[in-house]
Amino acid sequence: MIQCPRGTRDFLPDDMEKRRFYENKLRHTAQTFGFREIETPIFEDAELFILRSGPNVLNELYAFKDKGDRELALRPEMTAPSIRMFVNSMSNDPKPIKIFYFGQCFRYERPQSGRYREFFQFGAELIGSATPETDAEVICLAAAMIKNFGIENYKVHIGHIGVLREAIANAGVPKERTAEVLQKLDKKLYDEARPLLESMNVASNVIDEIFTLTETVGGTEVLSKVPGDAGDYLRQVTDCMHAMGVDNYDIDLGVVRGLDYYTGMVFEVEAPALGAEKQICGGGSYTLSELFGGEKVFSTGFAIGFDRILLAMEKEGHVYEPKGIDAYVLSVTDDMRLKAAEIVSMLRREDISADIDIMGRKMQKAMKYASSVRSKYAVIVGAKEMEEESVTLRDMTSGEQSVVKISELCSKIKG
RNA sequence: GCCCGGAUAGGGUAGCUUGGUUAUCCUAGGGGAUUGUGGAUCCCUUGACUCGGGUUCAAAUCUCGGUCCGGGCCCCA
Repeated sequence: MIQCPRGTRDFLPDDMEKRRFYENKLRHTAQTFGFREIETPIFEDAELFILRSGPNVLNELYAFKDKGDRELALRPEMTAPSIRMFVNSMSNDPKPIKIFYFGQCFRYERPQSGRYREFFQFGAELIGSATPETDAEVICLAAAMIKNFGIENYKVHIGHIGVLREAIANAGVPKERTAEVLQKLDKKLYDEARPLLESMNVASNVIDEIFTLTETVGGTEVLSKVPGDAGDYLRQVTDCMHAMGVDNYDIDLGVVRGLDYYTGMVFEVEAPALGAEKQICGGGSYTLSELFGGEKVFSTGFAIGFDRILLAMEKEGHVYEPKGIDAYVLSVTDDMRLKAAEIVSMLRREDISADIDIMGRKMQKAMKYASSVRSKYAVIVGAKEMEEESVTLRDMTSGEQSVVKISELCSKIKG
């Protein structure tokens, strides 16, 4: 037996039905916010992902050479491809540009619950606008998606990486070492951050100020403690979010979101029930387009871990009930089989999902099968009813049944 | 990449400590019975010790390694 490669999964029909249902829910939510779906290649020029990345990123990249010696990589995320697409084909489109995507990504990591090597991300990017309303719109979309999934237990944390970057720069930390410092601060490893900063000749009181900054956590009242314009900016973001009915978040300047390309507002959503891999969503504002040969354009985006958000729902007890088919057509006797075939075909032409026995089973076994495929109705084709161009229609849930003219069968089933 | 735990029919499990007949039970799949009606019952049947090496007269059981899953760390673009 050959099993799935490590960190990948098969999705069975019941899984897929559930996943499609929730994918479409996300799509629908994005569309109600005026975002439009895109799709990019599942592999890209490896350079696209290497351009702005550190060594850790490379370690986890599925990179390979194709037969034409091209350096390619399976996409580890979809923000870079989206911005590449924007630079290549959408840079002259009316701003702002609102796009979303759903698809699998690949990272060579150690799998555990909620973490796979092939995983699915849903994301949105709002390109070409840098206002507080832009950030609010994006956060509200993320919040709406999570809310529409019925998840109760989650936390939105909003931060501003520009504040920290500025404080660190003012403290005299060289630009190329900012990431190193930010990483320690993200983990709140002050014991390690302090000697690191001291080694860069940062004064002790300045270090304390930086630590205080990352410890700035709470409701909108803490915004008064945010230095520079960022406090005002975030207040405008939260005011706008309030107007849009989103209030369940906190301000947390310790949100750093890794070492990446974010420049201003950053946010993340956690579902504590998930354990180690509890982050279900992350995003912020950034500029990337200039790296891919375009003009510098401000964007805000986020990505939701689809597998994790499904897991979070399961942990909260949400169960998806598979839908089943509309009708199963049974012939009472073998001489009715062709008539039954005609009828199932008629139903299908009318866009009714209908099935019929093809294994030569007797009526009773066929009825059992109809039940197992969760058919709403059984259409019983027998000689008696056929004399009046009719069939028996059985409601599989209630068990009630009635004789129905074939000409009225479709409309009866459609209800 | 590091530490730890696990893997027995399609799904869920007993057996493993203390090696020993045909590997337990539930469920599921196929067929049959009740002969124009499913989710009930009965009968027949299909189907598993994760893979490879070692110890032994004998391995599901002890042992080593691989694979995969899970808990934590690293990382999380």
